[in-house]
Amino acid sequence: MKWSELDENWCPVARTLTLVGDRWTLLLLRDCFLGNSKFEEFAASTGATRHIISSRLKRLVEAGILERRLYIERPKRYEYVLTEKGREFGPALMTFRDWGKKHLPVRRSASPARE
Amino acid sequence: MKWSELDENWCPVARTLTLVGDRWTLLLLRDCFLGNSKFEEFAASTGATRHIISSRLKRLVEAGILERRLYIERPKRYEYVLTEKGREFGPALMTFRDWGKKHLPVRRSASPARE
DNA sequence: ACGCTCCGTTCCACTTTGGAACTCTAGCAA
DNA sequence: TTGCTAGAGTTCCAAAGTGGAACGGAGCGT
Repeated sequence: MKWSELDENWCPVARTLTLVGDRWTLLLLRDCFLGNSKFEEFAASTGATRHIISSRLKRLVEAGILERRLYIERPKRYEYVLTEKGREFGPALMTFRDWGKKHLPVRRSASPARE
Repeated sequence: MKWSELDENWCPVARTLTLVGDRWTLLLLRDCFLGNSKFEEFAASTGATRHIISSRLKRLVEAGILERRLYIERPKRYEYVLTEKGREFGPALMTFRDWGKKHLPVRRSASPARE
C-alpha cells in the first residue's frame, strides 16, 4: 500500500500519519514548539538537509499546520509559525517527550570510566 | 545528519523518533493496541509489505516495546505483544487519534451535502 | 563591484521502499 | 505419496526517497 492511500483510511491515527508520519516532520514541529521559525534555524536544529526541510515545510503549510509568513519586507524573508491546528498538535509531542524521558535516557559518556 | 545519530540527542522527542519515527512503526503499534498480534494480521491491517513489517517488528522487539512470544509449539508460531514499556506508549497514539479525528475528517464522496 | 546572508533548488550517489515471488515447517485431504 | 493450505518470514529488483554538497538569486554592507 502506498502511504498516500492512507489519507482516506478509517483510522484517524493512520490519517494523522499521512501528514506527520516521518521523523523530520515531527522534529520540525518540535522545533516550532521550541520557538524556532526560520529555515536556517530548522536546518541547524534538526540536522536535516535543506532539501528535506523545504519539502516538509511545504507539506505542513499546505496542511494548514504551519503558516508561511513574511516577516521582513525588503529582502523578503519568511518564517513558519504554528497555526491553531498546529498548536493543537502539542499534546502529541508532549507524550513523545515524556515517553522518551522515561524510557530512553541518554547514555552520556561523561560518566567516568565506562563504555 | 543521519537519523541513527539522533539516539544520543539531548531532546527526548528526537530519541523517541529513532524508534517509532516512521509511519509503519506507528501503524504497527496502533495495531497492537487494537488487539492484533500476528504477522499476517499486521500485514492485512496496515497494508505494509511483509518486508517492512518484518524489519519494524524486529526493531520494536529489540527496543523492548514488543515481546516476541511463541504461542503454538508444533508449527512454531510467534505473536507480538506489547510490553509494559510499549503499553505506556498508548497515550501518544491517543493524541494522534484525537488530533486526526478533529482535524482530518474523512471526506467520503458517499454522503452528499453534509459535513 | 564584491562578498555575505538567508532561503531555497538542483544534482547525483546511496539507501529504503513497494510488490511480488520464494522458502520452510507442518497439518490435512485424496 | 502427492498436493493444498496456512503462517511467518526472506529474497529479488525497480522505483522512490534521502544525504551531501554545490548552485542560484535577492538584497544588504563596504
